[in-house]
Amino acid sequence: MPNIKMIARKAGVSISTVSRVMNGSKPVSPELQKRVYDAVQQMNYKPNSIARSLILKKTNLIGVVVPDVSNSFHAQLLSGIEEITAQADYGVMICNVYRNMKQQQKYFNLMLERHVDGIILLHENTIEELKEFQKMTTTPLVLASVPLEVSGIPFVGIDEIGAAYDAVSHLIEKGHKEIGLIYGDCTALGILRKEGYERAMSDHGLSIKKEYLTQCPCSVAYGYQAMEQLLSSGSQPTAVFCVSDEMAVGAMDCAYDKGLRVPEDISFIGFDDIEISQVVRPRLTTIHQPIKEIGKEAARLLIEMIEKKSRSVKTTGFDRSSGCEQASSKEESRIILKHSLVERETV
Amino acid sequence: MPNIKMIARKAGVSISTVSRVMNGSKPVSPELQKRVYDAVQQMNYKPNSIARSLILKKTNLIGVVVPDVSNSFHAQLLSGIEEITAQADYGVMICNVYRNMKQQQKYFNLMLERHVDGIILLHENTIEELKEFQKMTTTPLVLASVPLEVSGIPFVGIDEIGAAYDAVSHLIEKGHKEIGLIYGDCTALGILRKEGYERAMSDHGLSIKKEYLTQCPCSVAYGYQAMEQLLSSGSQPTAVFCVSDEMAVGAMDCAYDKGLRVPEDISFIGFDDIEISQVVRPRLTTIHQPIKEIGKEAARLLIEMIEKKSRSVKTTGFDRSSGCEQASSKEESRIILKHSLVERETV
DNA sequence: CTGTTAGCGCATTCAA
DNA sequence: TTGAATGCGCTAACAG
Repeated sequence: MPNIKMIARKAGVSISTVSRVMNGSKPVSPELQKRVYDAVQQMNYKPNSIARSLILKKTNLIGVVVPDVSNSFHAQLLSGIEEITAQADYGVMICNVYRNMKQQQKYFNLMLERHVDGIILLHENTIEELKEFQKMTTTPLVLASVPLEVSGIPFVGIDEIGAAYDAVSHLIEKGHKEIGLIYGDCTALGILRKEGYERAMSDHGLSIKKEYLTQCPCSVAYGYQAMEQLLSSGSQPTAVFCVSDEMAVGAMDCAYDKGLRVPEDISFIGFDDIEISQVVRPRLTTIHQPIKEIGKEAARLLIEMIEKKSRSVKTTGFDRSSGCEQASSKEESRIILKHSLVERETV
Repeated sequence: MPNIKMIARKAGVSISTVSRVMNGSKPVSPELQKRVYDAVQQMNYKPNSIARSLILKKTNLIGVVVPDVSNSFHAQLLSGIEEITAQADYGVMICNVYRNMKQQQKYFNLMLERHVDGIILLHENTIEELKEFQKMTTTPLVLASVPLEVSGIPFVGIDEIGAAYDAVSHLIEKGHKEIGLIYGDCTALGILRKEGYERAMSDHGLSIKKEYLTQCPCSVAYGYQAMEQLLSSGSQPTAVFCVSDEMAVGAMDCAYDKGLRVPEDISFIGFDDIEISQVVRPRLTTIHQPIKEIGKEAARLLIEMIEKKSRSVKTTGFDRSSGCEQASSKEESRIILKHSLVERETV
């Protein structure tokens, strides 16, 4: 690969001139410009972004911490993120933590070493971890789909409680009173959605039976197990709200194996509206999240933060610092996208 | 973020000493070592990998070109890749080309600018494109799951023809003679799998009716359309081999809507064994590919190529070059993993 | 064993 | 407008 020096020599100019025409940073006479362009063309020159990063202190790379890329939900988020970052000329580095908290620290370090310009977290972190990370660095961070409240770290997602509320309300409107819940095991998401369930039940004057509440990790297999447990608890709900589509699919599978018919004998409602929910039979009624859009919005926000930051760094101490630097940061700290109910065949 | 200079000053040593203890590249007295470690600890120093990359000419980054991250098959490949690269301390940058050939060139340039150490392609390229890219650079390349024959570019995947052959043979063994095919539209994969279909048919003395062959892009929706077309062609096959699970699911959906029962009235067999195939009802019989394993193997191979290359660069012209440099490269150029038939409920 | 020095490829001051 | 010189943070000769 040719470098700037070789181009300069070939074009018969100094390296600064080459740099200037490449970046358009200062005027260069048409003549020299042409000579440089020609040399660039002939030698197929591409500026070394490593060297640029070093000097500009900007990598144009963002990191995405994801629990599991092979999970459909996260893969879609990633796809949204990638779409926006690519447009803005950022690369994305993925960090798959396999739902493993230990990896987390390792990856944060990795990203700091690599000097990513910003990070999007799709992963359930504890608030403490996030605060600690905040202390370590000024790297912009945004949470996508993980509604943790940490000041200074914006969130992009939906109204989790409201969405869960809507799901359960739908069940209630359809006449169900005995409603079970399969929810995630000590995650912020699970807890929020459970909260929505509880509010909906109590707002409609329905009581919650403890044996209708089951916890399990988010997967088809665990959903199956959870449903087994639910059914073995004696009394039988007429509907079940599952906190994710995977769980719902597993739970339906179980119901099917027990000879229950959906939705005749028992209804199900899921959450997320990932591809799977359109494909199972009967098709799963669920809460739709604009997943890809969340990814896009998160990426947009992050990039905005990055560019604002680098601008403010450059301007620090100059006359232009008119005191309005952190004006709009407040209102952007929570971007809530709209969810919706998708009625299909399981209620 | 502190840099090497600050650590050196704090520890009261030279920057080379700091560098040496960080990399263990040369012996350092225990005393200085401790002083350095303490300084590193206190200041939370992390070497700037950008600067290291610049001088070492190694980014420890690999690029993965993927048609669509949100697609389950590719997401799984990616997950396999990530697992191995993370272990070997490589980062992975994703390049989502959205099945769009134009993006391709842009991404290749991007990766060259960023000086990734190697590239894994999950994308259907033309052989010409690959050859051209080979000319442009010496960056190691490996194809995963895309069986294109280009000398110097290794491939990791399964025996596509053989797997398709097995799928169709299974149908035949079950007594089917009228077998339809839904296959991909001018992709290497589609063509290879069609080839397997044809061989299986002719080996078993079955004739292929033209109206049983339908092309469509790979997705549930297109699978549905293709099936519609197939059914409207007059005579009706008793079984259909779909070149991907998505197509199969769509096709089954269509059969269902037409009042056909699976597998009583018509059988289906898919290909890939992605998650969806275990979840549809009836569960899809299909050809299992060790998807994640393919990703892992591709990553292993790529890293091996990278390290071999950087070693050979360093050794060039030295006494150690005993002539065996490219000995084993031949036999590694095609890694074929085993596929298998997963009998479920659609045949 | 340790420190000094010279770049890696580039952007950017400072003079001209 | 242009070029020479400086340095981003680091590694690797080179000399002690």
